[in-house]
Amino acid sequence: MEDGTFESPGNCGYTENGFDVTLWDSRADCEVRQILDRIADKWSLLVIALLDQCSMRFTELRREIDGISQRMLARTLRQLERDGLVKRTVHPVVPPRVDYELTPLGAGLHSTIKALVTWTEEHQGQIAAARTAYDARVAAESEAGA
Amino acid sequence: MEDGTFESPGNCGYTENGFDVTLWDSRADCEVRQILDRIADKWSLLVIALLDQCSMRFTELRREIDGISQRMLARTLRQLERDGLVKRTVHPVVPPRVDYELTPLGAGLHSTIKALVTWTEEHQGQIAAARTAYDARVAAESEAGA
DNA sequence: CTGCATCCTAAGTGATACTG
DNA sequence: CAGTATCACTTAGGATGCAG
Repeated sequence: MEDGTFESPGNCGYTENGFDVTLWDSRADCEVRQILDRIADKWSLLVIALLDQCSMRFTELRREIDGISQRMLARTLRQLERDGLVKRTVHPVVPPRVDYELTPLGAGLHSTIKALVTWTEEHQGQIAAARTAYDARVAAESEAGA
Repeated sequence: MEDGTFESPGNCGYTENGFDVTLWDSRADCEVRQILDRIADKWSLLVIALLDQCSMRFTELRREIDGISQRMLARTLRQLERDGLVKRTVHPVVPPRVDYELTPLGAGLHSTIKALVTWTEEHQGQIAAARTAYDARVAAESEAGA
């Protein structure tokens, strides 16, 4: 296959009457893409991963998610609430108390995200090794080139 | 539970000798967090989702992923290659031809990400509805407040 | 405690031009 | 074709102060 015959490479999608057919809607303005951008967000991911069949207060979440600012946590929770993934409960007491918990919809997403986190935990060693190998290879090549 | 007794809310983690124990390492400098940020990246997600048991050329990927710039695609592929998720093959022909495909490691991640994409596709209606409801509620509240 | 508004910096991103 | 380099711009994100 390395001989120069590159007629039709293994393509994920396929071409039909000169029109590309893909396995999924990849348009930038596609709804799925937008939602994906939202839930694949750095902070959203962590919040959903943390909110597993339990409710947490604003400050608790902030303490658990090291490095998140008040601003980003508030904004992230707003977005998740708007998307119907997180339920926000305000208790009329002083000082104010607000609990956050996953909605049924959010719980469904949780298991998927949890799988992503688990995968990462299980393979972080391989990724770290790959990075080291890559960096070494690049260094060796620039060495040879110089 | 709405009566003001908020001794110990449903907490995801738990406290042991005054030391918080969480279900996962949430430190900002944690390896898993960094990897998660990388693979949960907007473009990385799409590239991995697209590269399913098939190889694609640079331009093919660019065409499939609507809205991605040459710069971002190149950078994303670099990162994925460095992380050992994507294999880059350069064919010594003119004009140059470079194929990208998932490594076994990347293939494992693919199934997880695919689940995320599938979930999004299946629930985009509910999310859209939640957003509409939320916006309507907010509008009504600001109406009442005014 | 919760969370919004403001300001400001750093990082991400796109457009363009250029190289192997 | 497959990139890299540069520049200009937009956005994300942190710090701070204040309100409910």
